[in-house]
Amino acid sequence: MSEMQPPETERKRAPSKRALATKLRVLDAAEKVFADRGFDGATIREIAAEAGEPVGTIHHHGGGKNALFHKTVARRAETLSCDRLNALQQVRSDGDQTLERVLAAFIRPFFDLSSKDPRWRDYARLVAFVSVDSRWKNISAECFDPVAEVFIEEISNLLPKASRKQIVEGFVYSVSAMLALLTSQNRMGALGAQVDLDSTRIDHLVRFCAAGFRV
Amino acid sequence: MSEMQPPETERKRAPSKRALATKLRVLDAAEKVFADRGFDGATIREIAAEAGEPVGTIHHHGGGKNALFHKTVARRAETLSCDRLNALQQVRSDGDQTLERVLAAFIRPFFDLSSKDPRWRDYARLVAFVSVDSRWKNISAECFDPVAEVFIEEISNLLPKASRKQIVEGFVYSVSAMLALLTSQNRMGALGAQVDLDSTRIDHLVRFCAAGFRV
DNA sequence: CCTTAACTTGAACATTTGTTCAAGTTAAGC
DNA sequence: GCTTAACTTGAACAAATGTTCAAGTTAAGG
Repeated sequence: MSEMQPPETERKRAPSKRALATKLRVLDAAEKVFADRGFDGATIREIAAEAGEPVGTIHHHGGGKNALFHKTVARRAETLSCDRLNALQQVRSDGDQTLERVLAAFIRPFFDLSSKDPRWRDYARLVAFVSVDSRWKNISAECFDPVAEVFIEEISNLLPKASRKQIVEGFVYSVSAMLALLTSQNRMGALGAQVDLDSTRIDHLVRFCAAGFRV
Repeated sequence: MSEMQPPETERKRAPSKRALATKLRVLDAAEKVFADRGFDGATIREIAAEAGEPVGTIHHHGGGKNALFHKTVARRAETLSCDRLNALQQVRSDGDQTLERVLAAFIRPFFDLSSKDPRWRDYARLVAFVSVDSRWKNISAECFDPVAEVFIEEISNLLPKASRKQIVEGFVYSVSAMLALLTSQNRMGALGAQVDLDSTRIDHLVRFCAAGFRV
């Protein structure tokens, strides 16, 4: 059950290009299948088929189903965190830290990445699964909470009158709304509103959240 | 795969009290286990153990895992829908339909039910699983969309300038925030804010959403 | 109080699942 | 160009899972 990365010490040889390509294929396939079916609904064999690799390879590169899930979530988390922190840094150096701009620094990168590479859309659905299942709270804590903490701090400075509790609540609402916009195209379609992810939608989301924070 | 209720015609005998009690136990157990583990993570045997019944009984009353899941989600949906519509009716008859009051009519009943009966907390986690997995969009459409439609209509009347798209987006954000407050105690705790579900929290959520709608 | 539909019970079954493993292949490090 | 760590492959395995079923029990309808 303990899912920390193995120490990775004792490696005597660099992985070959072929091996790296295989590992990439495995992670991409895992991301797709986990996003489609969740952890329990996904099977190693389906991931293997998606990757075009034999089952043994999935275990070799993934280290078991649990570890593979963890790796899949963690892989893109760093990119996302960096983009968010860079965006925040940009806001800071511009000197006009409005609530809208700070929230946009947190929210926009996910959409920007999604529009450039559809695999980020799969990743968003995967994150939605993580966020709803308390089994993965350690993964959330590891992959997302540190950056969340930075933004909560920043928002606190902008809203000195609000209690920490209010800020955290608003932040959690904002994150869940963001995931809803990233993943709920179907649902909105069913409610009679065809929503595509253009910049207008994201602006609307940011303003929605900012207005909420200011109660 | 087709999951409509069987016509239920041809029933020649009313179920006994014992049978009704068993069915209740089965549904309660299913609700708990599905809420803890999701559809794929749950097993018939674990539900059976939770209910204190043999496996065969779960199938007899549930009609298979898929049908049992459907029944479990649908069971409380009607109560919830009624409470919401009643609350809306109350707002209407009071004659002061503010956005806050209409949103509260949608949001509060879930919390009121949860505070009276902890099984509604399990149900909230179950609904969160449903909302995140596109496999269950038909269940959502059947159990929740009709009432959602009524509230969207009502909100549209209060915000005549907003487009349908904006209303639906705001509504989806509000629902996801509501589910977050119902289910994310852990997550907020991890972010350093111990949140309990008193009336203040719910007021805050309602004001958050209302402010967002008004952009 | 009968009749019998409805319910209860748990063993049995066919699949599917995650994982292991041993034999073969590739290419990194020297 | 050797050596051998690292990778690849797919067969095999034990455990778990959803479902079926046949025999026994309960109680509704008359």
